[in-house]
Order: sequence, then C-alpha cells, then structure tokens
Amino acid sequence: MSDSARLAQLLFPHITQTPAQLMEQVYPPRELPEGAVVTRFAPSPTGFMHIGNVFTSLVAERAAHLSGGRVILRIEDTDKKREVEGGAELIVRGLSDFGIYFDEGVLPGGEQGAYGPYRQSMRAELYHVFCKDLVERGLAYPCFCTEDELAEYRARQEQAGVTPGYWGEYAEKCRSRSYDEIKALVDAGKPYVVRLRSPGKPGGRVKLRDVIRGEIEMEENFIDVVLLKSDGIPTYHFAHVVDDTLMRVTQVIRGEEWVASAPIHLQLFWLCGLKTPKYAHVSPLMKEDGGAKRKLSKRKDPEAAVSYFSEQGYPASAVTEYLLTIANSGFEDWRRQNREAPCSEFPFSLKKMSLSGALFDLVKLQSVSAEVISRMTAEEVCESVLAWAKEYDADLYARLSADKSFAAGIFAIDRGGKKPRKDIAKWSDVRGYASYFFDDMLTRESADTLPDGETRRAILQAYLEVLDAADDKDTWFEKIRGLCAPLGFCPDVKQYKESPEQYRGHVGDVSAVIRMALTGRLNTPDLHAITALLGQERCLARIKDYMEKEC
RNA sequence: GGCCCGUUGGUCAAGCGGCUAAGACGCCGCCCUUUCACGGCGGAAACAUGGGUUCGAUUCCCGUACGGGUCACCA
Repeated sequence: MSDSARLAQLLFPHITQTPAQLMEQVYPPRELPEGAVVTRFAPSPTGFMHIGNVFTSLVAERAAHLSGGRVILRIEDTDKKREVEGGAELIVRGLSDFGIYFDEGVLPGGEQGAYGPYRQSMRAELYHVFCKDLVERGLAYPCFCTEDELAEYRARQEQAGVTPGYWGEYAEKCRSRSYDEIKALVDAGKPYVVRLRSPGKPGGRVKLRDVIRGEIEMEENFIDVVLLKSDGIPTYHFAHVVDDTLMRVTQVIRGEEWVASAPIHLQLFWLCGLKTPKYAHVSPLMKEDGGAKRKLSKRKDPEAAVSYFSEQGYPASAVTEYLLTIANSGFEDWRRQNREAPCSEFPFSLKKMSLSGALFDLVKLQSVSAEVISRMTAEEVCESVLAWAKEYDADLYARLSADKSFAAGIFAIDRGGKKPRKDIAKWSDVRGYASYFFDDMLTRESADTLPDGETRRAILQAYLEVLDAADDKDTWFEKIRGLCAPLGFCPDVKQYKESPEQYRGHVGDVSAVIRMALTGRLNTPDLHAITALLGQERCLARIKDYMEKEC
C-alpha cells in the first residue's frame, strides 16, 4: 500500500465508496431531452434575502425551463458562523413569493428530488468520498498550520510582494510531511484542514469559456486551497465541484464575483477527472451613490433587501418583470407586443445579458409596476391591496374590509377598460390614492388655479340643485354642461379655445371646482364614478362643507 | 498592488467597419380630452480618452483614465 493510500485510509477510515461508484450507482446521469439544461441556485442561509439573489435565481430558472431542463435549489450551509436560524426557509419562501419555482431541492414543502440531500451540511460523506480519492492519488494533503503561522506567511509574502497564499516554499511545511509524521499529529488530536496539492505554476494560463462573457483567460491556480475545513466541512470551491457533478448540473449560473476563483474550480474538475459544467457569470446589480456606481449594498441600501419590495407593496410580478428588463433588454419590446403573455414565454437568452452591472433604478421599477398594475382587474387589485394592507397597514385594512363592496368600487374606477390609469405603482400608494373616499381622511389641497370664491360658490350652489348621484354618466355630464352658460363658462372646450376672451373659463374649470369640493384634489379618476360611489348624502355634505369653509 | 472584466444620452440599453447612432424610463412642449389620467406627436440629451489598422471606425488592436470584481478554514 502506497503512502498516499495509507494516508487516505488514515484520514477517511469510514469512507468505502469511490467517486465512480457514486456517480454510476447513486447519482446517474439524468434522462432529459436533447439540449435541456440543468441549473441551480445555491444561496447561503444568512437570513438576508438580497434582490440580487432574486435576479440570479430568476436567470437560472429561466435558462433551465426555457430549455426544457430543471432548476435546483440547494442550500449552501457550510459556514455555521454565517448561518441564521430559519435562513433557508426565508429564502425558499421568498423565492416562491416572487413566482420563481424550482423543480427540486429545498422546496416550500420540504426537500424533493433524487439527487439530494440538498443541504450541504447533510452531504459531508459525499465530499469525503471525493476528497479521499484526491488524497489517495497524492493530490491533497492535511495541513496542520495554525492561523498564526498562516498570518505570518501572509505578512512575509506581502513584504516580498508575492501572491499571498499557501503555495511554493510557503507550503513546504505540510506539503512534504511523511506519513508517520502525519499519523503522529493526527493521533495527537491536532486539528488540520485538507488542502489541494495544486500542480499549477505562477504564470500558467487557463481559459474559461463563459456563456455570457465569452472567453476569459486567467492565471491558473497554483495555491493549495483548502478543500475540507478543520471541521470536515468543505469550502465553497470543493463543494461546488462535488455537488454540481453529483447533481448533474450542466450550467453553473452565479454572480460575477466567482469569476476570479474559476481557475480553482477548473483545476479541481480536471484533477478529479470530472467534466466541467458550462459557466455563466451574472453581473451584479448596482446602485448610484454620489455620482459613483457600486454594488447594491445590504447595509446602505434598503432596496437591496427583498423585504423592501413587499413592504412597499410592489407586486412580485412587477419586480420580476423589471428584473427581466435588466436581464435582457429585448424584454420591453417583447412586452409591448405581447401585453398579456406570461413572462415565461419571453425568449430569454443568457447570451444577451449585459456585461456591466446595471443600476437598479427604482423610478423605472415604478413605471414597470404601474404598467403591471394597470393590467390587473379591479378584483385582483382589490385582493392584492387587502392582502398587503393586512400585513403592512392595519388602518387601511380595517377601512377597506369594513365595506368590501365600497372598497371594490374604489378600485373599479377607471380600471379594466382600454385605457386604465397608471397612478398606483405599489400598494403603499393606495392610502394616498384612496384617502378622500373616507370622510375622516378627506383633506383639501390648496389650489390657486380655481376660480374665485364667489364664483366657486355660485357653481356649487347651482350644482347642488341638480346633483343626483344616481345619474348615469351622460345625464351627469349634461348637468355639468348646463351649469356653464348661466355663469359665463363655455360648455365646450373647443369652442372656448376659439374665443377664450368671451368666457370666464370652460366646463373643465367648472368640474375642477366640483372635484375640489368632493375630493379635495385637482387630480382624481373619473368624477362621475366617484360621485356615484360616494352617494347622494356624502356628496351633498361635502359640497356644503366646502362652501362654508372655502368659499 | 497582482489578476480579471467593463466604459453609447441622467438611467436601462440596441448596434456588431459605412446609420440623420434605435427604443424604454425620467424631463420638457404640443394635441386629444368635462377634470385627472390614458393615448398620440415632438423636443433636449450619448459613442470616456490618446494612438494605430483601414478608403472609412461607436464597432478591430494597443496605451491611458475612470468604474467594477477578486485575492480567507465566507459564500
């Protein structure tokens, strides 16, 4: 038995399987149609859901499903220091709230799929199988260096101006230990990590063919990176190689921050004798900050957290739709041509993704969201508002649910037709949008564009005599027009424009006064509908109140 | 600092050797309109920079500047 075989046995006495056995017997190739792609989203359960997570997972989901393949949700919980209780559930639920559905992995209903377990903390043995193989072949070794020693090396390397890390002469100490030496250390209970014995050389080159970014040439890895931490749990690098191999992932879609470590991954695949998946590195979402661009930051930017969007009440579909416009610029054109089609029909393409990080633009999101909401039916809007308010605005919820048909009436105004309004971009806008429907929330904004008090009084006095909230729209309109002539206003805007000097104003000015009396605003949806919804008594009361206080 | 990547209007972006350099958001104006919207039309607004290559560069190459990423027993 060779030294390395004895070493492998010493380090992993409990492992009996080989990588090949695992791959043939436990995790065989998937049976999928030609061209189908398997992707995955692999977050770490830190208890914080970044909007960038939604973006990357959306991209992975689209790429897989458009090809007829599958997406996996895997939890990367190999760092207990960062892990937060319930963090995984938060992500799983968050993603499903955004309508991003996974085929297997950690799903809302629990784990599902034949290639699990899907939490890395449950996969220790699998990593050990591959690691043992590497040790056996002399490609990995235990390292007993302490943090202090490592820090010292780093200091020396920095001083010398050479690449920091465990390599070359700095790696000699543990690289060259004999079996007996190691055995003594292990028996003495000394903690160790397992490191890769990298065959790379400084100056060596590797090429990465990235689906989004094209060919990238980089320096090859020559660092003896850690494969297994001292607690026996793998680092990201090693877990990535083992998991994506075993789960039969064909395309690794991940953040751009991983490009730099791709040489490590490529080398690991190669040394393990495995086929490398395709890589697609997605650019991060950026934020404008004092004229400069930077990554959206969880600390500085409230909109980095997905909770921000639910709190504000952006429909999840609006957020994903906006994200899609960032992902593929062709989306907007497609949307204009396919107003009602579900996003899933959009021919998303990884290749068309932008290389530079896009600024996350809340103003644009508002516009997209207003568009999305304008396409909803009154019932959908009403339900969504209610669901949102129940969680985030108890007062509004109480008001709306106290009289559901009244609430439904509010959202039915100017909605559902060919020209829906777009003045609700998020559910938190609703309180401001609908406040005047409630007597105790009615306030009147100041308006110096209205006729003088005396005129306003005359208009309202006349309107009071004919007002009937039950009128149909044409009758209502004719009554408004009827108010005009006796008071010196023109009942027809076109006519007014021909000779404005003959009038004190036009029918629009008259209705502005009525609108102000009824709603306290200059800007509201269809006045007739509002009048009807408010009802005779309330309309009369509001007009009288206005005449008393403001005329 | 080393290694990668990027740079078209305020923002997202088409473009892939020859164009008056699309479109969307935002902004401004006009039209439509009972108000408010919606919609329509129009406007201001861009190829970071210096060298090449070429008959011709936004497009190809090199340098510079600026921006981003990364250099852990974190992912």
